[in-house]
Amino acid sequence: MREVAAVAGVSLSTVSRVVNGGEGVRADLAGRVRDAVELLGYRHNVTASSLRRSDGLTASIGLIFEDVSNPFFSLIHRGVEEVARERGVLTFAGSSDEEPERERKLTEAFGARGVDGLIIVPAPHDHSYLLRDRAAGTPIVFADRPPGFIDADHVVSDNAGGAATAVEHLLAQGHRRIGYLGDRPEIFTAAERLRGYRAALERRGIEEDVALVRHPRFRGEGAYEITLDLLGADRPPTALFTSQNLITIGAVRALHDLGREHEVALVGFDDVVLADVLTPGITVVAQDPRELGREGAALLFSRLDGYRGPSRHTVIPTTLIVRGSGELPPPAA
Amino acid sequence: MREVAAVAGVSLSTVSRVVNGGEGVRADLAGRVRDAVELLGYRHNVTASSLRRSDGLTASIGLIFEDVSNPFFSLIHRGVEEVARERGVLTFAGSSDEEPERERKLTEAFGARGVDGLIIVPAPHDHSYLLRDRAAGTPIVFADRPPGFIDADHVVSDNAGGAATAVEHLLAQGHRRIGYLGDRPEIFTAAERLRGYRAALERRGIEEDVALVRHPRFRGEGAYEITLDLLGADRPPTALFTSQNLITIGAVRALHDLGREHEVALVGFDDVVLADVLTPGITVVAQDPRELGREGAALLFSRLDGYRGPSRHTVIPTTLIVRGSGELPPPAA
DNA sequence: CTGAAAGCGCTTACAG
DNA sequence: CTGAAAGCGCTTACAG
Repeated sequence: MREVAAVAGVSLSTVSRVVNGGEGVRADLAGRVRDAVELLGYRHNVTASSLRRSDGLTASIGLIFEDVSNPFFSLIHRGVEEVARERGVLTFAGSSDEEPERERKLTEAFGARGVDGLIIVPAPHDHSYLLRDRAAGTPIVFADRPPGFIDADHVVSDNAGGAATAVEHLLAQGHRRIGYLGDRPEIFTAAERLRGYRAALERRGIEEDVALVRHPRFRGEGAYEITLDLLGADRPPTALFTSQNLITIGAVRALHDLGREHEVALVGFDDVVLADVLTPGITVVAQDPRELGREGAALLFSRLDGYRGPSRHTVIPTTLIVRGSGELPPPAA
Repeated sequence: MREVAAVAGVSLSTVSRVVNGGEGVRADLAGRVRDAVELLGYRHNVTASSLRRSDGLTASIGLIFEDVSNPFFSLIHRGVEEVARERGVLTFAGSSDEEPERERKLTEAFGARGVDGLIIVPAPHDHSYLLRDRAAGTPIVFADRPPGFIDADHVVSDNAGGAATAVEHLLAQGHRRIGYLGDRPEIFTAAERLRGYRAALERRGIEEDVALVRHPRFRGEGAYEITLDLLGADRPPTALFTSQNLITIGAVRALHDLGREHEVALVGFDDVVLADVLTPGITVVAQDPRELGREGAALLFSRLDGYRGPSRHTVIPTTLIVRGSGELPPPAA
């Protein structure tokens, strides 16, 4: 910058003004500065800039996912990026691997680099350690799940509503014995989906059969085993609601191996690639992770734009996609 | 930091030394500093730190993908992250959407934030504009494809070798008319895979039938149409080599709709979720995107560690995964 | 081993 | 409209 000033024959102040938009600088001086910038290949240093700026903003935000390579999270990432891009804001991303310790380290690393805000897919634990950062002026938004032990802006899918829709769809085909395969309810989304399953049954006056509600220990393989187990039982379910992606895949694999994919109905939560190439196609309740990201970013930027009100909790709707597996009727009995 | 110094009753220099590892500071002073850090909840500001540091490093690197939400790229991202994490280095990520202009903007944005290095999945165009950044000391590594018009470190999959393996596998089943569906050869990976296809045929002394080599305009849909077209022709292929993910899916969908998935052999390039639930399972040549990322990061960090030699070009091997579709024999004819 | 001082690249009152 | 000066939070020779 000093070089630019020298070449343009102006002061540092003037160069700074031009580089930052050029308000109130005479046109000829501004022109000389821009020429010098071009000539010298000057690159503005935003980290030095933000150090001295009154607002201290760095035009970057931090994103923490369970795993950046999980397609669900990478679509959230994309959604955030789309909104951030319009504002010239860059995104840092990191994987917590669902470990509280690592999540904490990432927030510190982001903080030390002066991010303007944080969007976090929280690991299930106490997030009150973030209160200090928030008090220090860094807005924080949680996505996909609410934080533990603190109140904060967050955006989640309509897990309970979507699950209820899935189960009601099966009920409408005449099914009364509907198996539930899902993660343990320690996980927020799993608990919500189980709640939706129960609510749908209850509205129909159907009593829950605890033998039909199962939590595979390992998603893919476990779901495979449990599906075999459920269908081999004395009073098997006539339909399955699989409440997570990999669980859906495991269950579908089991149905195909048994050759019963045309007999046992199935609706999954979350969409799956190739779901429409299989016969029957897999009926699912799809989430909209990109929208989750866009909305999370919107909440964050509204804080950066000065919103000071109470925390907001946005729910993104889900969509039933009918493809065949969920429309199989129960056996004539 | 000033506060910490005041509370601990030492100078700024001493606090800085302790915060940066504490070499050559008396134990009691160091202890007082650490207590003060704890007490005040001091957060080190790495952006201010790097501004003054002799090496000017910020412990962050920039990643540019075509699209962060594409599972292939997000696995590269993950691989890079794994290596970077061990060094306490953070990653910025952005999507170029394959637009040269946007790629350029991202490199500038990263540069303005003082990243220590760049890993780029290049859009196909002239990358000589990056020479200035590299000359300024920012190492750059290209992943998945080499850059245009400049020589630089890069890591790519064995596209030609993998394609040849796929085609040889089909030849070994007795196929002689093998259709090729792939992106236009302007794309580096597509050109390489076509080269592998041709090399395999040539080694068997089979002359290429240009009618069998097709480039769908839109990956999924286009591949679907072209598959119908190819199989309806006078002298149809008995096997297909689909050289890209979405193209594989489109072609498989077409085979299933025609009810000919057990007649026409198919090998795809790149693995596909649920490929083993379909009947027959889809035989593929799989890439290892995570390894692409890990190796790209290794190249970058070796530069940061002082490597000054000529540019290196690493090739990551592919793996044939046999699942059924690629083992179908040609009709007895 | 410790501290006072200079300075990294920039922005921003302030005076002119 | 323009520039000289102070200072953002930190590191690093330098002297002691």
